[in-house]
Amino acid sequence: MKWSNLETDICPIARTLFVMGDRWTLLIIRDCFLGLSRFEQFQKSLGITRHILTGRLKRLVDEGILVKHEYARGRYDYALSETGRTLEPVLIELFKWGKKHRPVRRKTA
Amino acid sequence: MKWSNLETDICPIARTLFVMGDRWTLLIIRDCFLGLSRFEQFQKSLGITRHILTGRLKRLVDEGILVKHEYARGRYDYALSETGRTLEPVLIELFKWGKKHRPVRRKTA
DNA sequence: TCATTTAGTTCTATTTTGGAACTTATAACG
DNA sequence: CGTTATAAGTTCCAAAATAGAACTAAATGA
Repeated sequence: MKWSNLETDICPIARTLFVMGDRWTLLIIRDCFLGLSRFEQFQKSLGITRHILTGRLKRLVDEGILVKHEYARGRYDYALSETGRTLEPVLIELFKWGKKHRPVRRKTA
Repeated sequence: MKWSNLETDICPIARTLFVMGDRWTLLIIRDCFLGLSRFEQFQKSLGITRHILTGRLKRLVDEGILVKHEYARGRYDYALSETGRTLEPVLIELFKWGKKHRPVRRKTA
């Protein structure tokens, strides 16, 4: 099966994951909640490859989760849309689960 | 940056996504909540490639989210562990978001 | 004995991601 | 002005992950 078939799946969880169930997307959204907004900020924060970041941001805008805004001549930044902000409970549950069940570990040498 | 570095990230969301932030893993967990337990069931339900499924199940067991159980001679099935069941709120929020913001669409021809 | 069921492997092709250098446009410096 | 710095992407190649289909192995049942 192809991932893209999830878009029209009967299960709402599948449809949600079609949009953000890949590597990085949810972390970009997290960074938006933390106040990051610019390409360079996301890139430094996540260490994500630049052209992958480009693709993710484009998709999040297409899906109506982020809005792109020209903050200076030819410079664009990104912010959560109203729809995007409704993802807060999802992130909160991911946070709570991680905090409780994946305690911080020292990097083993 | 590599995905595997998320394991020791300071952010609990990142640590959670290290385990289930890839394609398929959260859908396998969803299927477990729906009562599926066998390899063939997951495979048919998701249409996922068999050896990818093998890897995901192995990892979920290693991470303590699923438990593997011999239900017949040489036949194993999988069930949510106690830790795995604590993922319910995460799935509920993904469900609610999808239901509200990704309404069902007819497959466009 | 022989077909069936089921969990899991193996193999190749395609897609996705990682890493690093390069481009374009504007702003800032002197 | 001419140069340097910033910032948002692009482009290119290598490495890793995923898709698809065929194959194994072990137990079951007719």
